[in-house]
Amino acid sequence: MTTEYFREQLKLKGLKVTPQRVAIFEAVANLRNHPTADHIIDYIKNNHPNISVGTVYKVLDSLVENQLLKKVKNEKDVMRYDAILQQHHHLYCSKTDQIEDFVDYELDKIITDYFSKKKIKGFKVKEISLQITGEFNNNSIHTK
Amino acid sequence: MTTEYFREQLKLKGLKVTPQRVAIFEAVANLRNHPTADHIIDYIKNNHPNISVGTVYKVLDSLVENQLLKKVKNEKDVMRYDAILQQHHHLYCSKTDQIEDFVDYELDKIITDYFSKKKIKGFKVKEISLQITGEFNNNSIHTK
DNA sequence: TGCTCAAAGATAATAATTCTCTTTTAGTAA
DNA sequence: TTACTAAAAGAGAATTATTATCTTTGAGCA
Repeated sequence: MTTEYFREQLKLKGLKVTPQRVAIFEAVANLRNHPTADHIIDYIKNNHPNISVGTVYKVLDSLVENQLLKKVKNEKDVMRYDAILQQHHHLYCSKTDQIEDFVDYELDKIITDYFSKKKIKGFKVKEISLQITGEFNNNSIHTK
Repeated sequence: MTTEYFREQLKLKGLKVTPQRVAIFEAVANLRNHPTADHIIDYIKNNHPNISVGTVYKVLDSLVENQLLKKVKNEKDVMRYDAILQQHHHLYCSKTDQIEDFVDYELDKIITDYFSKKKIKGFKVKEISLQITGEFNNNSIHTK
């Protein structure tokens, strides 16, 4: 995914295209495994040694507001971020706190079908995501 | 649910039965809608005006460790606690940040069946919970 | 009834995030 | 191309949730 793509996305949302925004957006997309603000800051410091922590938080918030990123949290630790590319679920490793994306259209269809038949009274469903907790049972590094 | 029940539960886990532990455990069970540590402290201060914040956090941690409580988090705010241990899902209101339990055995069966057929490579599933985001479309207060 | 270790209390420390205020800059229009 | 302006970035203080440390208390048991 090219830098131009990120610039485009920002423009489409009516956001000013600043080097910081591009860098942060790119960082979240490139850093797999749902980086924390801290991970992002580390990563960016290479090219933007003077970036301010406050800026990173502010940019992350505005990217989330504009639905270019998503926040992800498990029960254990701090806020993490995810570049939304498609509907997906999360695998949480209860041992290592690793978070990994899980995409499964067949499953999505089953769940969508289920909720189109069975409504929840007093609640309008917008989005469903599964939190699948368990353990990675090998030591392969699940990065793409 | 009587106080005696909470004392029993603590004993069964080999935890010393202290007034603070009973009060905190009871508070989480009585306070619906997944209280934060702060909610719990407020609630408890009525009967235990001198309880220490550190104690509340320590007790909550040990109750979670002993599987008498669960931690719940959404993308927005601080850690919340849940006294319900039966398998259930959560409805998150994107407007009000309200969290509500959602129990649906039929759905659970569908999902369990699905994952018993289709394995995720390299990952051993322990628990699946749905995060259903949407909006409560009436102003009924969803407490029992 | 007294002993002992775990738990509670008090409060300092830490860490993540937000806020405030100043400076800079992207986008726009002359 | 330059100048203008509002929005964004920078700097660092402030806030908030949570954890850690150390002392005192009390639950469970001999």
